Amino acid sequence: MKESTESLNFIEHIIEEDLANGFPQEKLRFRFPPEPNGYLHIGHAASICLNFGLGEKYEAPVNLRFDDTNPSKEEQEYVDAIKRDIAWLGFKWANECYASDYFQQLYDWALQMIKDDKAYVDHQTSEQIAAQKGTPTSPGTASPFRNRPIAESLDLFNRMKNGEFPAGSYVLRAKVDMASPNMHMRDPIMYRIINAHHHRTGDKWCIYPMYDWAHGESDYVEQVSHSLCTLEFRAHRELYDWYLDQIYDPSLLRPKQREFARRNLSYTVMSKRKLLELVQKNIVSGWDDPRMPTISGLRRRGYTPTSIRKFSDLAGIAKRDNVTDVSLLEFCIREDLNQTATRVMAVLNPVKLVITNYPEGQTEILHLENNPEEANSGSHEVPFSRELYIEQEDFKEDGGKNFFRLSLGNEVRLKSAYIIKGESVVKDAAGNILEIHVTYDPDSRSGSGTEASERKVKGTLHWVSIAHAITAEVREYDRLFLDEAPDAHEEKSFMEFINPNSLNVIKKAYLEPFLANATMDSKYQFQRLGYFTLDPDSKNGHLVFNKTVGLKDTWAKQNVQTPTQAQPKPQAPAQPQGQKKALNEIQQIGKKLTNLSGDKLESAINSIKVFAEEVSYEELEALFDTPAKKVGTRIAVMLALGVLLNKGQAKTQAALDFILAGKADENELLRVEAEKLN
RNA sequence: UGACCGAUGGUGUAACGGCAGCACAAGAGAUUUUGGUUCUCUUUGUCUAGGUUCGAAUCCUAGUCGGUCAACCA
Repeated sequence: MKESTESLNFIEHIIEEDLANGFPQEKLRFRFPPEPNGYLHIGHAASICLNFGLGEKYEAPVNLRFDDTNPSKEEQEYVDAIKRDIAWLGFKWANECYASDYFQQLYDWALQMIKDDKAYVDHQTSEQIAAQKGTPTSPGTASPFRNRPIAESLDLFNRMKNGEFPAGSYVLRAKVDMASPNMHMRDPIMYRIINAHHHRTGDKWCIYPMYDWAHGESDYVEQVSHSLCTLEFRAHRELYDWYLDQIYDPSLLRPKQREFARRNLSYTVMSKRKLLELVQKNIVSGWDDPRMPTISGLRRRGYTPTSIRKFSDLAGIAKRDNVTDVSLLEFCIREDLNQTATRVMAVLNPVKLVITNYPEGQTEILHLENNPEEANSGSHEVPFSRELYIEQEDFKEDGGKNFFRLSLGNEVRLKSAYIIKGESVVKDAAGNILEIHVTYDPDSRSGSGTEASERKVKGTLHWVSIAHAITAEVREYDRLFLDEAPDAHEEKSFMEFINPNSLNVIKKAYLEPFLANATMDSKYQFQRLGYFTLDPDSKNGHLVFNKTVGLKDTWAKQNVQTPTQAQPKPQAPAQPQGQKKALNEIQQIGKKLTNLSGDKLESAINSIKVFAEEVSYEELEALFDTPAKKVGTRIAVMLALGVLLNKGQAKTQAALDFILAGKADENELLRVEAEKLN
């Protein structure tokens, strides 16, 4: 049990309220109900962590129930993968259940419903049924078979079950309300005929229940107290309850459905259909490609169960649409791996370094701390010699004052080894650097305790001894999509946003020999580079490492704008939408203004100016007394005022006062914009 | 032009009528044999307009915006 001081999500509030109203805690029961037609992804993890987390919190059983009511889409392979992923996340289900376990019970209940005149067999095409359904704004019309005699429906239903009819010819429909404003209540289909082999029931059945008919009743059979699903099922709730009404025994627990928002992640897609498309079009190598947001992909990438559970915990559960920033996920894995990963050295883009005053042929064994975050993690041996590889990035002939790495005439520390000084470079005819020549301070060996070893130098580099290094293939990954929400564009397919450079393979990286014994489940930090883990593609003698995530890199951030990241996005559509009032847009953009810089700021300012074209002076004047605290809004109003003045609007006293106040404001941008209006 | 659901910093999420908080992200500094970690500090928010109230993010009304709903999918 967690402490009560912790904040609760709305589901937990509901449970607490039920408990407070006398619902016995021992009757609490949850379930995670995947359809075995695809792999689990990070969005499912939210639901898994919610349901199983509730189980842990309230010491209640959680069933794993496969919603296997459609044999034409579902496969055993997916059942196995789903079980593996949930177990890997560290959750234990109370029972492994299948909706198909309840086919007989469901059939018996359906029979009862026909006898109660609550269901009938329809004999029309799906097009006819769809046409009669009406639209959300107009009621439906009854099927000509709606009042078929009970005995006839009973007979037909029996013959449907016996396989006397072809697929699609007959359906069993609930008799609810064709005029209901809720489309799901307009005589929903309960059973359809499907002639496909079911992964568990084989060929025993040729009629299969629909989701709505199977799901609530399965919850009821399992006595699930709180049936949690995603928001798009909100409209199904009425039907969920209606079906329960038909078969409910008041001495038993009655399940209740609640809906929460599905979890979206930035720079990826989360629907099984789209993920499948990536697999089928060979954009990725499979469901477990390390760039995929699937649980299996994340596992292969090097994510840990701890990190994914932490992510679900931090991201939380609520009812509004969301796109969680992928940086939160990255934070979670860094936090975990920082505590646990073994520190090693590897050079991905090598350049040769020669220590000219180090004896030729000499080798020293030095010691590298396994994990500075863990006191008792010990150390491992790393060989040192006269000729080393360092990263190309770590050397510049003339680095400048902010470059803490190796340059000519400057000193740096070789991690866990000696302090060296850049002396000269050897280049080829084209000017490419072939070798960097340095001298070392023999008294400066790490851990030797000498005065020289304690000297402070600006930078520390990782390195490997050329003679001792082993080689490996290293795969670096970037986000799969260039857009923050690739599937949120109505006019464009998510496929148009695929990042062509999401995979970078380094065929030959040099690693310290310690890594020859790397195992599949160990996690490593290649020092100064990031976290890495072995890929299952590794074979004897050919190591393949996946980069899980880089270290935070404040150096890179100051320097380069990495092309795939931080795509400046306009803060508002270029053309005013017309729907929302231009003034509202200006206020909205203004609020965020002080938080922006560079391209984003410029784009926001331009948007404000565009919207300002449609604003009247009277509207704008009302915003002159915006509180000084809301400086962003004031800047936006100032910008808009500028546009109006340009169009010939006279400077009223109110405008003059507003400009004057702006010129005296603490905020620089506001002052600048106010000055411009003089 | 319907019904239902939703709207709190850049992002995610708390605050059940009583000090708008936490995390990520961003920025500044300190420490550092990883430009990592750690530590300190900072910026940024209740969709709009009314109403109820001593007091509203919270309750009410209206509006705006977003989402969902018309598979023999789940």
